[in-house]
Amino acid sequence: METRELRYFVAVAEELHFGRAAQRLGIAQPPLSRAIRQLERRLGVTLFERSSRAVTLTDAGEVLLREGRAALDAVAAADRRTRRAATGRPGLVLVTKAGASSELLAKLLDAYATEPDAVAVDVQLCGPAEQERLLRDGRADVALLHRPYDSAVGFDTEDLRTEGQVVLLPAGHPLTTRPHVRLAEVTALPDLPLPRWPDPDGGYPDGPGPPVRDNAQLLQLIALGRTVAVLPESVRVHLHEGLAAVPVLDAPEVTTMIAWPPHSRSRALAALVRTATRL
Amino acid sequence: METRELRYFVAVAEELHFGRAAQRLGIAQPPLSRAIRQLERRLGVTLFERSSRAVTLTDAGEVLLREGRAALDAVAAADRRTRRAATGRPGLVLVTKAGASSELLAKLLDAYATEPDAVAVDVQLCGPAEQERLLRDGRADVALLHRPYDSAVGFDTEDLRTEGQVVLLPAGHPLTTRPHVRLAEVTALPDLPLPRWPDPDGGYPDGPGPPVRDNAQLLQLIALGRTVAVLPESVRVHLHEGLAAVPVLDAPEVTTMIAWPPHSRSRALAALVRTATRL
DNA sequence: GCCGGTGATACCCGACAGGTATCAGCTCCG
DNA sequence: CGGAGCTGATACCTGTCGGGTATCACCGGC
Repeated sequence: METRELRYFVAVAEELHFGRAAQRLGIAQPPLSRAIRQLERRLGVTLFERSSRAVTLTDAGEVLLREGRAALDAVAAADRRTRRAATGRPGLVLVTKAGASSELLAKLLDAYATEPDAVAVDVQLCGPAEQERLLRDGRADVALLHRPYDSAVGFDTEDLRTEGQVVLLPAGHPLTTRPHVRLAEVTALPDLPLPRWPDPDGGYPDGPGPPVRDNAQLLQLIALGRTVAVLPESVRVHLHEGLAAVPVLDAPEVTTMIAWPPHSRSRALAALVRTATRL
Repeated sequence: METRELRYFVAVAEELHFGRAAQRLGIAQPPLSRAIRQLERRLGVTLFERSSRAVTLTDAGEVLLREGRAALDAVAAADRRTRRAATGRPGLVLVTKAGASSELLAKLLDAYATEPDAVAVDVQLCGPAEQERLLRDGRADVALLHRPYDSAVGFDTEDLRTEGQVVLLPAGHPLTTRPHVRLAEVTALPDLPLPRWPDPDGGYPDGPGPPVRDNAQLLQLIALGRTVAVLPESVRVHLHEGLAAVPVLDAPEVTTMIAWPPHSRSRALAALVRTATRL
C-alpha cells in the first residue's frame, strides 16, 4: 500500500464525496475513483458503499480510516524529523495549549536553559486536542498535556504536577462571594453558557455558548460576562480586573504531564524530561 | 514520501550495501541508487555517506531509519487490520512468549470464553522481543509482556501480576540444596553458561552458551545440564524430572502486563482486557 | 419526463520506475 | 606500481501507470 493511495482514501473517507475529495487533492475525479477501486481490489476489501447519491464507509473502511491516519502521521513524522535532524541545529519543539500551565512552562524553560547541554526550545501554542496530532506527525517533539482532558495514549509521559480546579467567573457574579462551589452549580448557570471548543477537524459544535480557540480568548469572554469555565487553579496567575476564581470542590484533579513520542532517542529531549521531573 | 521509497531506504540502511539491498528488494541496483538519490534530493538531506568501498548512515539517516521503520509498521498494520476487519469474522490474535505465563494465559482464556460476547482468540507464540513488532505491524492485537524484560513503550497496558524469580537448575546441581541464592551466584557458573537469545533480526550473538528460541527449548537444555536461567517463579508449573528451582533473592520482580496498540477501538479487545484485570 | 449531480468508463498522453550496458573510483595484491 | 575486482553512479531504453478530458449510466426531485 502506497502513501498516495492512503492519502486518497482518507480524503474520500473524510469527504464521503469523490468530487470534493478530488478537488481537495488537486486531481480530477476519474483518477481518484480508479485509485480507490484499485486499492479495494488489491486489498480484496470493499471500503465504500456507493450509490449515485451517497458514499458511506464500510466497517473495514472505518478501520482503514483510523489506521491509515495513524500511518500517514507516522510517515509525515519520519519526513519532518529527518529534515530537522539534517539541519544540524539541534532543537526541540514543545507544544502546549495556549494559556495553560504558563508558569510551570516558564520554570521548566528557565531550569532547562541552565543545563550544560541545553538546546534551543521552540514553544508552539495550539488549541486543545491539537497537541496529540502535532506530536504524532513530527511537528512537535514534546508536549505538556493535562489529564483527564488530554489522553496520553501512545505516548510516554511523566507526571509533573497535580492541582485542583477553580471556576472563573466575571467579577461581581453572585457566586464569587462563596468560599467554594460544586460542579453542578456552575455547569448550568442560566445566564452564562459554557464555551464551545473546536472539534479536532476545526469546526465548532452547535450550542448557546461563545466559540473559543484558546485560554486567552476564554478569559476575555469570561471578563465580559459571556461565559464561565472550570480550569486548573494555576490560572490564578492570569487573574486580572474583571475576573474572579472560586474553588470547585468536586471537580476532578488535573495532572500536568510532559509527553513525548515513545521511540524518541534524542539526548536533548531526555535532558528536558529529566529537568521537568526535578522541578 | 512514498512507502516504496521508505522500503528501499530501510533495505539499504540495513544492508549498508546497494547491491545486496537491491537483491533483497528484487530489483536491479541502478534503479535503487537512483531512488535513494531522489529521496535525498526531495528531502534535501544526505542520508548516506558513500565511498566506493563503504556506505554509512548519516545522523539524519539514523533518524529516518528509526522513524521509517515505525511508519512502515504502521502502514503494514493498516493493511492487515483492514483485511481482517473485512472478513467479518471478529477475532483477536494474542501473542506471548512461548512457555511464559502459561497458567495465567489459560486462566485468562477460560474466563474470557465465558463472557457473553466473547470472540475467538488465536494464540500466537513467539520468541522474546518479537512481540512488540507483531503488535506494531498488525499481526497481533494484544500481547502479554513482562516488565522489565519487555518495554511497553508505545502501547497501552494493564498490570496483571507481579512475581519473584527463581533460578532453574539441573536436578542434582550443588545449588539446589540451598533455600535461596543471589543473582551473582548464578550468572557466573563456570560449567553452566547462560543461553543466547536471538537478536531482533533473528541472528544469535557470539558466546559460550547454547542458542535457544523459546522456553520449552530452554527447559530441556537446563535439564540436560547445558545451561541455567533465571525465570519468573510461575515456571514452577513446568518443573519435571531433571529440573529444580531455587528462589533468587535479589532478582528484579517480574510484572506480567497485557498490552495493546493505543488507538484500538475493538469491543472484543476491551472485553478481553477487562477480563484480564479482573482475574 | 427532464434536469442536475453523482460515480464509473473509455481513451490518450507523459512521467517515471525498472531494466541492461557501461563508466568511474577505490583497495588490495601480486 | 599497475591491473583485477568490487563498489556505486551514469546513460539510455522501454513499459507501466498515474493523471487528464470527454462521456456514460444511474438516481432523485421539481
